[in-house]
Amino acid sequence: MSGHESAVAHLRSEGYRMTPQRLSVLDIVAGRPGHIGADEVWNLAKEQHPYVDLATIYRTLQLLKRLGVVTEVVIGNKLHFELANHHDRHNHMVCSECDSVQTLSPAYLAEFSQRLQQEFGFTPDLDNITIGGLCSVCQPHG
Amino acid sequence: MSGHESAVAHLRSEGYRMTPQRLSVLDIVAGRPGHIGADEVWNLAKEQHPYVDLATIYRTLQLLKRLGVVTEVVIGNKLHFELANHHDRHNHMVCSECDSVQTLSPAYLAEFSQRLQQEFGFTPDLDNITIGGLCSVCQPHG
DNA sequence: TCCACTATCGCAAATCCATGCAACAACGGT
DNA sequence: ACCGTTGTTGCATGGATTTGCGATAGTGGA
Repeated sequence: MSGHESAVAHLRSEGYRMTPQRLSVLDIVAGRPGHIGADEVWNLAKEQHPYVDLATIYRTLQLLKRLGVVTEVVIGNKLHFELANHHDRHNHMVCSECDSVQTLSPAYLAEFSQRLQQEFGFTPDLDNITIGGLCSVCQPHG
Repeated sequence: MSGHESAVAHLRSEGYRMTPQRLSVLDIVAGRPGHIGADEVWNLAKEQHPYVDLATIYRTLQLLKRLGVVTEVVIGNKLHFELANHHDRHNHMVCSECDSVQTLSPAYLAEFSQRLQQEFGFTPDLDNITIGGLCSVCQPHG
């Protein structure tokens, strides 16, 4: 019951309809402090609506991502999502070795992003960028 | 017949074995100026070794990626690969709308990368980072 | 050159995500 | 409150990539 209203209004204003399935997904992602896997969203959604299909979960998450309501985090080979909190934007650094996740201020990407925009007219999808690599614990020969 | 020798030596020195399948994949990726899809690598590999399995192609490409022999480019929902040319390193910007690809000098990412390393001890996998977003042609309301 | 060790392969099955389609249901208009 | 339009859903299917496992085949050493 927090950022939902604006999200619902956003959906409606774009011609999208508000369905119980979508509300459910929204509630679940919003009720989770951090990121949550698509499969986990599904499991929780089924508690409310036993017949929801996983395809609907994926479609809804992609929709919410396009609208900027949620952001996507690639962890290992799975997609995770979290509510886009405009007062606490952040990116993620995911270790390809241990799948640990750290958050990162978008300030680190700001200059980079601006240059791509100015020099190439390319608008990077900053919000959904996940940085892969090795965390401090998993550095080589350690 | 160019960067193969060093790649083969690299494989051997790490305890990996050189198999005809791996050589074939290496030849195919090296023989292609730009990036090439995993399925296309498979099709070409089958001309040499009709029985090679797609799983082997994937496993080999992931291995070569880990060793830094090839770099991965995510285009749409498919993985592409290209020979890592250490004299012409570059990243890719992929338009999520039209799947067009532009190359990008890693100089644009250098400072960003250094800060992650210094401030978080996180070593980003620069070589395989693909930047998603909208290209100049696909900008909104245009 | 032959062996033994074990990395790698082919095959099949599984996983994750996307898509086509007919039935269904939101919601603005009446 | 009812209707019709059209966005959405559930179901089934498909595509891309990964993984488990027994059989196969590189490689270094005898």
